[in-house]
Amino acid sequence: MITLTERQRLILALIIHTYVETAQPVGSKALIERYKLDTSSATIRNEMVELTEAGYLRQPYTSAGRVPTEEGYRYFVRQLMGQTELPMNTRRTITHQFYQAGRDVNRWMRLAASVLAHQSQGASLVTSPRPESARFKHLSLISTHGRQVLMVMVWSGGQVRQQMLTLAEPVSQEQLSTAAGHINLVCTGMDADGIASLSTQFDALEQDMIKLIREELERMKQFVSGEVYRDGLTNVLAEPEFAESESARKALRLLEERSLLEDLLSRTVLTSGMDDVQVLIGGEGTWEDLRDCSVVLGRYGAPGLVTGALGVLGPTRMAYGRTVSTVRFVSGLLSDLVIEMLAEET
Amino acid sequence: MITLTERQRLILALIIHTYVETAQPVGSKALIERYKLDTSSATIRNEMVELTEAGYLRQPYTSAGRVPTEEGYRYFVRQLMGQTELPMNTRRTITHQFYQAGRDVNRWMRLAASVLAHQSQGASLVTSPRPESARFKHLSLISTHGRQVLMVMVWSGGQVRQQMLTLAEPVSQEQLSTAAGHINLVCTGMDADGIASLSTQFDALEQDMIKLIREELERMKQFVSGEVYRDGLTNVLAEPEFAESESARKALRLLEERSLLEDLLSRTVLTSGMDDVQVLIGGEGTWEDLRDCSVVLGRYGAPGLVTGALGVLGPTRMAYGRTVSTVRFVSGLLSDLVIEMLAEET
DNA sequence: AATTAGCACTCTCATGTTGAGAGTGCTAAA
DNA sequence: TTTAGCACTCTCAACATGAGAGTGCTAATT
Repeated sequence: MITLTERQRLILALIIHTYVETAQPVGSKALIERYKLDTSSATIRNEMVELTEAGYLRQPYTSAGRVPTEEGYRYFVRQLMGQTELPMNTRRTITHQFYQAGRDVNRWMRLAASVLAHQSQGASLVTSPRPESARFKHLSLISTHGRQVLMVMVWSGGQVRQQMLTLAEPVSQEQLSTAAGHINLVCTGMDADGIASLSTQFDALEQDMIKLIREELERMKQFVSGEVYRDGLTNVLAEPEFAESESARKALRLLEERSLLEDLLSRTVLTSGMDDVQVLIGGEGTWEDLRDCSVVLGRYGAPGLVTGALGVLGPTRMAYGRTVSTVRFVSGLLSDLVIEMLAEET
Repeated sequence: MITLTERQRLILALIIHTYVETAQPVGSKALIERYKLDTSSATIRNEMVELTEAGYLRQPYTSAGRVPTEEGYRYFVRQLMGQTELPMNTRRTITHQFYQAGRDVNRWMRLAASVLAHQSQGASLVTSPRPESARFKHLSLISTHGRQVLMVMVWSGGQVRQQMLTLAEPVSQEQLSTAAGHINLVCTGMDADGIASLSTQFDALEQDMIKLIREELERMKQFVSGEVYRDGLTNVLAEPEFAESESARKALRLLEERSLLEDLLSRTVLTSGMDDVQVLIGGEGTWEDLRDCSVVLGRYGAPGLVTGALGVLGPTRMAYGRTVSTVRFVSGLLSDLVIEMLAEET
């Protein structure tokens, strides 16, 4: 990689800053005008030539202004952007909203999606917290009618999963309660391995239940197991790069189709730590449909226990600083909430 | 309203049929060409003049072909369209998918949204079934840590609601189970009025629980209480009328924003019966943002017990026959499933 | 009275032309 | 190394033009 002079770095940063705002190619004159630079436009032009040769800028056509390339944005995000934080009062307001939502995970998710979309002016997505190594917590068996039984399982991450099942023969509520009590007594606090290693100290009914618990556990292991919360889809339609519907469709389909989403998340977020926010610019060669899009992804939760993912999708021409800090902040906030909740439940 | 001759009705229907397919103004010559009519173009033109004067057609500009007006579509939907049904094998395939989903209401909803979007080529939305007069079914109280208690309520419609709460002082799991058992014994099968009329045969803890149950009941009364499932948002972006982003944004915002959605549903679906599908064309004067959109709405469930709403949003230029029959079919299917589920639970 | 042929007319849309404007690259001077 | 100056390039908006599709009207025909 070519090393840039300090002035070249400044110019690159200013061009990106301007282009993000205006969505117009940035010319040398416009730049000195805008930032009151005390160099001449010719000097800027010379530097621009070098930045273009380095691959960080390009010209949409001969003798137009310059536009950042994907490489240019990457350089900016890695080297130039620095760590910014959301303003204090914004942070306070958001925190307040979350704590007002009480312990309602559903509301947390909706709120997180809404905050991300709002702050970043992009489309947001948040997956509900998924247990990484779920421990069993409680089982309720509720007879509903004849052989129909409602099974309610509670897991250490606070997940409640219910399932309706039909038994081979009718069983009374008392029998069910006894069975549930027995299972609770033995299994509470166990993880997948523990439950798998249980031997035959159960009767037929209880065995069946344990099998179902194990199956549920498997199901929870899948990544996008829970719901995906979205918001701000209309924000991306407002951006000029999505003015014609074709590109807009490609971007939105990624958010709508579960399979694409799962692919994206599993290839990126799963391999990252909790605190670093990943920035994918222009599909990174892997996602053809994301040609003009960037995605900022983060992870939240308690590592090894329950985690979820969250992110923002926007045009490549995105205010990365603001978006990254928003994602980082919300992810931290959700982590705190989740950890707090786990602590209470131990 | 002006009564139309049989031939005028035919011509109107053909024009709408053609326009829905091509999205281009329909001319007199193109019409006889397309349908091998054995009248001359001049005759068609004369009829077109009358249809235009009646307000069912309009010309985008002088001496262009004709385009249906909103009134034209309304006339078509009310008088010309007739009742169509989805082809038998399509119906079978869909039904099969639903029964394969077992009793998983969540999957029903996703599937319904997917089928609606796919069949109608529009954006679909489905609200989860909401109890109209919920009866209480079962309560589980699960001590988690210290004064933290997880409260799981099961309602007659199959809804399971959980809530975390903090008691004033620690209570053991046995005490909680006793309290829950007592409440279950007395309250099972009761509706809101029944629970409200209970007198003081409970201790303090139980009183608190009952208060929470009542509050939950209130919450469930709100219309879009559950989740809203969406699908096919990108379908509407594919339509030429949403080629420029401004109109697309307006349409999608309606689907994204809960408040708008709630407004729409409460003003229309709530006031309709279970089997009739409502067609709103061009916002009907009430919804400014729906200028070029139509919405086909239906209701499903067991009247008086649990109901939900479902619908499709698309451009005014929509294949109403297909969409209406899809909505009707899916709504009937969901009704069957919900009623079946209720019957099993009684 | 209803239908049709004929025709002049209207309006859009794709295509082509032109000129202003913004911006560049290069050269030579500071 | 920086800057002034200048010729050159390319876009974009504005305007012009002509083909094409479709209409409305009139007069003739059934």
